[in-house]
Amino acid sequence: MSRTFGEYVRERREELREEDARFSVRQVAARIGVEPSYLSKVERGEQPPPSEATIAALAKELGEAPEVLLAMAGKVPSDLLGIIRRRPRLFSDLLRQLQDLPDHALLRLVREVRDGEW
Amino acid sequence: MSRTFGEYVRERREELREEDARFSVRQVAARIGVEPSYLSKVERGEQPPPSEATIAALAKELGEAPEVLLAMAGKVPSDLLGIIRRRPRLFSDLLRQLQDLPDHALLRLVREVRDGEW
DNA sequence: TCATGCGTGTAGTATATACGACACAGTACC
DNA sequence: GGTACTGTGTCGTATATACTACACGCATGA
Repeated sequence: MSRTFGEYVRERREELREEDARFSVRQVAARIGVEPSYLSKVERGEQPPPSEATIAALAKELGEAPEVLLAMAGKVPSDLLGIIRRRPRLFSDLLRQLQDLPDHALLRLVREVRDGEW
Repeated sequence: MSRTFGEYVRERREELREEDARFSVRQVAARIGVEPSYLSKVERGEQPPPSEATIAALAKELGEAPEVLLAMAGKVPSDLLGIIRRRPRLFSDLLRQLQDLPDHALLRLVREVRDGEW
């Protein structure tokens, strides 16, 4: 099994804590606006991952990409959902076409679109 | 305001009903596995749109693309969520890059990927 | 020794999600 | 004038989501 959301958060937080005591459960919880006991339970997998907003705040604290943390929580950033919902057929087809392409092909695509070649 | 989920379903169902009496609230509800009063309320917007599974069954009944009905319900097909979650950074970047491209550019992209030009 | 901070256990809550059960009034057919 | 079908109103429910409140025992430092 791969690393769960809680395990991953705990690892990242403990890492940061070695260099900065402000990364205790209590203090991180206070900064992201939840109760320490809740964060503790989430990290140990006793509670399911929190809401998108709380995960985003946590990602910021931990210096992580919110998308990645959200993905581990089984979620997808809501702005992406909005993009798909605006043109559902187009983006559904596109994603299903792209799903098996290797990373490098997708990266090339991102780059080419960014550089205005589309 | 644009057509809501319920309004759209009702319109489509009534259309089909003109040609086939089997498209009553009661009979459609029975075929998709919900209570008629529930479908009635959903169509009139008294209840929020149903679950993905129920919407998919409804789309099939009405001969509609499930993606479109789901989008009207404020949802995104769960298989697409899975695709994004597997490579969250890549697909997040990509979708954000593609969000403002016109339909024809996206269609061209879909076609080119399908034809193996990637 | 005692205040301060630590992680965690127990219990409870508010809100949303996704419906079902049942009854009722209207209409159409024979 | 019953039978069969229609849509809908009222009420209730099970499950999930996203947490809070509070207390406990341990460790550390003054």
